[in-house]
Amino acid sequence: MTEQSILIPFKSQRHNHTSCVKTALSEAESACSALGLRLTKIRRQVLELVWGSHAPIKAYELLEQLHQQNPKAAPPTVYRALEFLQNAGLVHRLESLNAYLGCGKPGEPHLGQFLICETCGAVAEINEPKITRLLNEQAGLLGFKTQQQLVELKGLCPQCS
Amino acid sequence: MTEQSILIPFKSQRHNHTSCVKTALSEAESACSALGLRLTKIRRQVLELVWGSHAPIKAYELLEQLHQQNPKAAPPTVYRALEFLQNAGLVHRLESLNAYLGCGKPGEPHLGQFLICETCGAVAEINEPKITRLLNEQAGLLGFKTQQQLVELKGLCPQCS
DNA sequence: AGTAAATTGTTATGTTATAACATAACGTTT
DNA sequence: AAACGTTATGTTATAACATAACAATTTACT
Repeated sequence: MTEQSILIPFKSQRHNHTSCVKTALSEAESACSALGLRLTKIRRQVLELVWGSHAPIKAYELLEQLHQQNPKAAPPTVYRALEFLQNAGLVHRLESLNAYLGCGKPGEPHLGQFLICETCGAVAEINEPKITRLLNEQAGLLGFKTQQQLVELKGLCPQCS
Repeated sequence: MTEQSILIPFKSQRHNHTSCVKTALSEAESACSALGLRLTKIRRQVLELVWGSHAPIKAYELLEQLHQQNPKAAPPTVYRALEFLQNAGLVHRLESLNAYLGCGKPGEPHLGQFLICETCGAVAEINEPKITRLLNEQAGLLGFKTQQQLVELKGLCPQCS
């Protein structure tokens, strides 16, 4: 696996999370201004909360946290922000968890491939061309034209295994 | 792709659906008695309804249909039956659709790989060792021990493309 | 400032899924 | 058959996840 196919590695317990959130936010700013998208206050707050969580976070958890800064927030507030962030390629939704995760490669909307630790909840994101290619190939053998790939593996991360 | 890796092909519009439901039910009977599991009336009814639908079917749609035969049915009735059927390897849940699908290879609980047509809703199930192997391999490079694989591709089936 | 478009607020509701406890059916032992 | 333990189902309520619909506000632009 090439280095760059790893978009988010399993993080060590004591990585500097504050700085990794900051980086993500500043990359998001850049990506949005490059694409002419508006990273409004609410969207920024939601993105910050998503990144603030080590593990994938659920919409209603986000809502609860968002209430601290924004008492008026309601479910649509969060879901709209998440929709924007997903379209902007800043956040992924994990279908098998109904939960959201900061994207490891913002600015280039893409589908990730995810490794989800069932013990600690940590998630790694990869984007491995070999996988993408094989899936398209195998689907093609059945005459299927792939438009979207969903790959989520559950198991044990290095620290938990 | 070998023939046997295709567990459910895309079905032609005029395949004999009645007989394919019958086959599925009788295979389910065998599988359950082989495994010492009880395919009760409700479970059988739910399985029949799942197979009766060409496309993946949702829990509350099942509930509505089940009401015709069983007016007492409530959400837990359906979810319990579905849980049993999934554990027995008779039904798959498609995470990206919140919907259920008869399994193409009952009796051997396994994870499928699914191709979902976004136009007509048809689904093919495959179980391609190459895919399984590559995913495990790539995950292994990150020190991840895969326990469960979720692969769902969305796109266009041969008839719709 | 005036206007259109985008964003957010607000209320209500739709959809998916499970908890918790009661009852019924089944199977085994005596 | 009676008593018992186990499994399955009935029943009620609610948790958890998500969106529709419309009003109010903010923003961008002329």
